[in-house]
Parts: sequence; C-alpha cells; structure tokens
Amino acid sequence: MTSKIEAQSFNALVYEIVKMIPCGRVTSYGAIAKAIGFPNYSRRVGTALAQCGEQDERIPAHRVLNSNGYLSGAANFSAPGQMQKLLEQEGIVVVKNKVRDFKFLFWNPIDEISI
DNA sequence: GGCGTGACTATGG
DNA sequence: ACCATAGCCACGC
Repeated sequence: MTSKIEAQSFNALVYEIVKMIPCGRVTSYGAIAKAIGFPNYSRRVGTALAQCGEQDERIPAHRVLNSNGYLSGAANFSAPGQMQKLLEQEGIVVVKNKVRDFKFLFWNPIDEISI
C-alpha cells in the first residue's frame, strides 16, 4: 500500500503553516515538512512554494529558508533580490544570501501546533 | 523503468 | 567555512 498524499492537499497544508509564520521570523522547509507529518518531504515543500507564486501576498514564502538560513529560493521570485528585499522590510538582515541570527529568528511550527 | 532535475537535509572530510 | 556524498520524493522525458 502507498501512504502517499494528494499534491493538492499537501500544498494546502504547507500554505497553512507558512501563513502562520510571524512577521520578522523565519523557518525552514524541513521544519514545515515535519510539522505536517511528512519529515522526508522537504523537497516537496519547496516545490509547493514554487507553485504558489510569491505575488500572492497571503503566503509569505520569503520567510522560508533552507536549514542553514540561506535564501535558496531567491531565484524563483519575480525579480532578483526580491526575496531579500521582503525580508529586510521586516527588519531581517541578510548577508551573502544568508539570514543573520537565523537560529535566533527561527520559528518552529511544531511549537505552535502542539499547544 | 531509467535518468536528470529541483525553493531539501544530514553527515563527513 | 567549503565541498562531496548519500538519502529523500515527485515530475518530465
């Protein structure tokens, strides 16, 4: 038996989490994957965000980084530097394509869900 | 089914 | 800190 999940449902779950990320905070693909119960689906989280389109302001996709705090999705935004710009507008400092104080700014979705 | 690719992650040198 | 490797899953050809 396959315990797969419809891409549509998976994407919806991802967007749910991303919308919860507070302004000025960030999280990672892997953390989101774990939060929705698919710890090995980090790549698919990225795929989901690539499909949502960053012009959709309801989904703050710029707050999602890789596990090292790098802006690995920057190239997917409409304009070069757009992701960094959005982060800086929230007071987040980006150096060399990486968020400074990533560990400190990290927001873990699981901490919010398991209340 | 193989193979390359992608907004990933963990680990080791 | 940088690079390579391996594991991971969906998609398209």
